[in-house]
Formats: sequence, structure tokens, C-alpha cells
Amino acid sequence: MVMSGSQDGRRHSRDDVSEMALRLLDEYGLPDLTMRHIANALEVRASALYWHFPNKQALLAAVSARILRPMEDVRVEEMTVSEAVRRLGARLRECLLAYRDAAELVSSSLALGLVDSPIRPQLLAVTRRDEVPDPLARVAAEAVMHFVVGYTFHEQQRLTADSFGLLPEDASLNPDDVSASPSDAGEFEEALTMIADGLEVVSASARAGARPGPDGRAESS
Amino acid sequence: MVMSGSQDGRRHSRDDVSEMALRLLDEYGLPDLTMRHIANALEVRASALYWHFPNKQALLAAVSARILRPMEDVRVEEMTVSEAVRRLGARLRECLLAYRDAAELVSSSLALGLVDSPIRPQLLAVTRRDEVPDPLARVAAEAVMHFVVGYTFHEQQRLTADSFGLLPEDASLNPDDVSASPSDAGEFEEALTMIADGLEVVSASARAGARPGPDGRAESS
DNA sequence: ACCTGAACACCGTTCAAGT
DNA sequence: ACCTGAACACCGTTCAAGT
Repeated sequence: MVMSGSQDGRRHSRDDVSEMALRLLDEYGLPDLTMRHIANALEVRASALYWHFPNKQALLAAVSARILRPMEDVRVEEMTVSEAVRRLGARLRECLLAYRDAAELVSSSLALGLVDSPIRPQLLAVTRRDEVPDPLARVAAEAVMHFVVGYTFHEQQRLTADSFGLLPEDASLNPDDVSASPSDAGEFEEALTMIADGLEVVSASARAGARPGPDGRAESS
Repeated sequence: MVMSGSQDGRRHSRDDVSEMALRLLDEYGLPDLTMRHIANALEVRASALYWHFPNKQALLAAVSARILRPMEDVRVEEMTVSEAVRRLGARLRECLLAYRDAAELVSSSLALGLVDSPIRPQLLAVTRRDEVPDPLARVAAEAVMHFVVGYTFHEQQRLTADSFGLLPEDASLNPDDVSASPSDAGEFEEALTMIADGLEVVSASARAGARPGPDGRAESS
């Protein structure tokens, strides 16, 4: 029974490394995702990883890309712009919730510019079809992405925090303190709706008011 | 010439520590903001900091609170809801751009729940006046906060990256590649406008459609 | 109340050398 | 092409002990 070499074959590929790193991330969390632990799990010394990646950030970017891969499966062709905003946002949240600490990891890879926007290409496909100005659509893609990543980062932190029993304290004594919100998935979707509605308002007024201007922004009259 | 004790007096307060930490953050960046460096600058050993703070994250939260302090100065009483969203968002970005790596630092303190939302209290003041349902206003505050922090995190990373000359490479060879955008502050404001417009649409339909429902969400008819 | 000294158990990264 | 061995220059945190 011969395998591709990711199990025991002593010699590894970039993909083996990032796959194992994702597994360890999910099992032990980001703080324990060290070069030595990853190397150990691959039965290799830490220095070996530097043949595959120039540094730890690059390795983490590869893990981020793996986490975001399912975004490519979202089929947006038949959706309205507003629908696409909501579905892409919801799917992004699912991708991030699928692995422990994934939102924190992806947040930093995104900020460092080491992975591409997981939303932009697909959103642009539908906004172009509906003649929404490109710069406007790009701004919307950024707004959705940053909101979803930030929201899910916070949400995921609360989830793993009280799975470790770190928060209860006197929670039952002070029911008015809703700072640790009840993980309301409805409020997430409401925020996406808000952004989607905002995009429609702004792009409608961009189509109506004055010529679109060189960058697609409309001046109010 | 006697000073309050933050300069040379050998003995320090919590505030001395976070003030010095903010200074070092701005000068040397987050990766070099170590317990030993902070202690050194205060002419003290690293272990001394653990009398003032239980751990590094708590110290960093105090620094985050310092960075966000100017948010309290925003006077929103006379603003419309939409105006408040835009001004609070713009001011938050200014707070984060005022110190090196501040967006990254605040992003993590916020996600860990170690600092309060810098937007919510003031936004709630104006939405209550205009009878926007509270839960809706809270969602909007989260959307604005997460968007601004994420956007500015990314923006600030680009700024310090190319101040270190790390990005140029072949930028001039491929002018179509706008991945490193021209730091357009206009696009930031456009995104805030989008969210503000979205909030108005949703809250208008919440006021009109059906009874507001127990949580302020309206069902579409 | 505030700090030192010394230790513990780690980090990411480099680089000559091996096969 | 892929990895080892050994080192370098660090980390955050704890805790008895000092003043």
C-alpha cells in the first residue's frame, strides 16, 4: 500500500507541510503552532522547514490559503448583487469557523498582503454583469471582507474562551451584562444585509447622478 | 525640579508603564515591544512589570485603551445617524494611524474582548434619539468597528512596508497590478457611506414593516 | 508597595555539512 | 533536492527574596 509520501516517507513537499500545519492549528491552536511542533509532527528538524518556506509568515500564508480554498466553490452567477454579498460573507465566516483560531490567522495574512481577497473576484463577476462601477464593487468587497474577518475573529475568541471555562466567573449573577453576546448568528446576517443594502443605494445613485466620473463615484446634487 | 515620578524615580505606576509602552510601540513597532524592552526603558527588570499587570496581553490592552482615548472627544449630539457613523469611523481610523502598528495591536485586544468598543456608546446615543432599535444600532457599531480596524490594519501594514522599501520590486513593470492600492482615503469614506446608508435603509424598514419584533428585526412582507 | 536575581521552558532563524 | 546538528540571540513567566 503505497501513499503519496505525506505519511511516513521522510521527505516532504510544501503541501505536506501546510496540510500538517493546518491539522496542528485545529488541534492545538495558533499559540502552539511553532516551527518546532510542525517539524516534529513531520518527523523532521525545524530547520528543514526553511527549505520549503522562507519564513514562518510565508508558511502561515499557505495555511491561510488552504483555509480559504472552499471560497472558490461558491457559485454566484445566478445571484443578485445583494445576494452575492450575503452568501459570500456567510461562506467566509463558515470557512473561518471550520478550524480553531483560523480567523486570527487569516486576519494577519490578509493584513500583511500575503493572501488575496477571498471575496473580490466573485463579487466583481456579478457587479460587472449588473453594471455596478468596479471601484465601488471593490470597496464593497473590502468592507465585507474586513467586517466578516473581524467579526468572526471576535466570535471565535469567545467560543474557544468559554470552551476553556475561562469566562463564566459571575456570569449568572449579572444577567444584564451582555458583553459576551449569545453568539447570535442572526446579528451577523443582519450586518451583511446592511452592507448589501448600502451597496445598492450607493450604486443606484452612482448610475443616476452625473456622469459616473473617472472613478465611478457620483457627486450628490 | 520634581516630576511625577515617570522619568527617573525608580518606582512606577501602571500608567507609567503603559505610557512608555506606547512610546516604544510608536518608535520600534509591535514585534519589538517585548516585556524586556519596556522594562529596560523604565530602568527596571522585566519581572517587575508583573507586579503591575498579570501578563503581557493585559499590558497591551492598557496600551490599546490609551490609543483609543481620543474617541471620547467626538461630540455626536448634533449629528444625524449617518453622519455619526462616518465621523466615528473616520476618527477611529485617525486614532489607529497615529501610532505605528496601532491597528494590529487594537485589533487583537478587541478580539480578545480586553477593550470596549470604541464606537458603540456614542453611536447608541444618536440612534436612541432617532428611535432606531438598539439591537440594530449595536450591529451597525460592530460592522463599522470591524471594517475600520481591518481596513486600517491592512493600510498601516502597507504604509510601514513601503517605508522600509520592501514592496517596490517590479511595481513599475506592471501598472495593471493595483493590488497595492494608492492608499485612497476616498475609498475608505465611501465604504463608511455604504454602511451608513445600509443602516438607514434597514432601520427605516424596521420602523415601517410589522411590529419591530422583540429584537428590532423586521420581517419582509 | 514595588522591585531584583535567577531560573524554566521555550522561541524563529541561519548555515555549514551531510546524502 | 531535501534534511541534520549545532548554534545564536532572543522570548514570557514564576517566585523566593530583598527593601
